[in-house]
Amino acid sequence: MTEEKRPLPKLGAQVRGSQSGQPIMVLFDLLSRRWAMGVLWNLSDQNRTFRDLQACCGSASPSVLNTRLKELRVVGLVEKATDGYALSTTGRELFLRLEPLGDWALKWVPTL
Amino acid sequence: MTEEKRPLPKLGAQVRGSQSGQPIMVLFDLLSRRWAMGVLWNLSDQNRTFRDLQACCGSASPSVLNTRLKELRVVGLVEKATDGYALSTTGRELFLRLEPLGDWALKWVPTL
DNA sequence: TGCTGTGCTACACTATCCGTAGCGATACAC
DNA sequence: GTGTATCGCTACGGATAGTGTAGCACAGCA
Repeated sequence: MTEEKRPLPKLGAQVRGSQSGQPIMVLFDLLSRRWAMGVLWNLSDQNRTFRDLQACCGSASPSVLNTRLKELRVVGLVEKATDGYALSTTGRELFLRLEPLGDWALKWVPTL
Repeated sequence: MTEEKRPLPKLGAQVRGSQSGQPIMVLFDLLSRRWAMGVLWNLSDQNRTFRDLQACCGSASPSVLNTRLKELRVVGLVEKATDGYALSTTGRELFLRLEPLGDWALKWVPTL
């Protein structure tokens, strides 16, 4: 059982130091948590089970992955489907804004 | 001194768990560090001094901010200007892909 | 009655981050 | 000079988030 000791994202209010309350900072705070963007990315093309996601996300530890999934479900970006986890409509909208980063990364990474 | 013991994104190699080496995961790893996206965001409209950035980023602690700035400079997204820090050309390109998140966040946050 | 795969929890360890204090350098005033 | 102020930045102790491994409860399926 062990209830949450970590305050699930209270968006709209203060979020881990983003006192400004600026929407973009709220979003950045959520997305900058470990594996958050990776989960969204890996769910974009297909639904995935918990263990499948773990494998996709460089063997992310189950505790963090589960925490992240809870958070993403709370804010309505991810939801449970019969065949695992899936992006919600809102999550899919967000992914569309995230997608361009993929193409950019392809060109950028080799320059490092 | 506390030199950088943190393995800066090594492309094609391993990046804080992003063993896949997929460019997008390398980018996600970099951006998901605390204040990384916030710094890029706040430098987009104007150059800013160290303390100015601190104020913009919800009073981020100087240690983390400095670490982040070092990392962002190493990967060529941020550079020093006479009047503080600035986005590089590459950083500006990345920001263009980040910008759509701002508009989306404006619509999304109120729904929470 | 096993055997296997699943979602998920437990827990000790470690990396990362925060908060505060403060140093050395530069700049202007006195 | 001496004081004051701001700057970029470092030090360091404590807090928090994430890692890695083990394992439980449950659902098929044989």
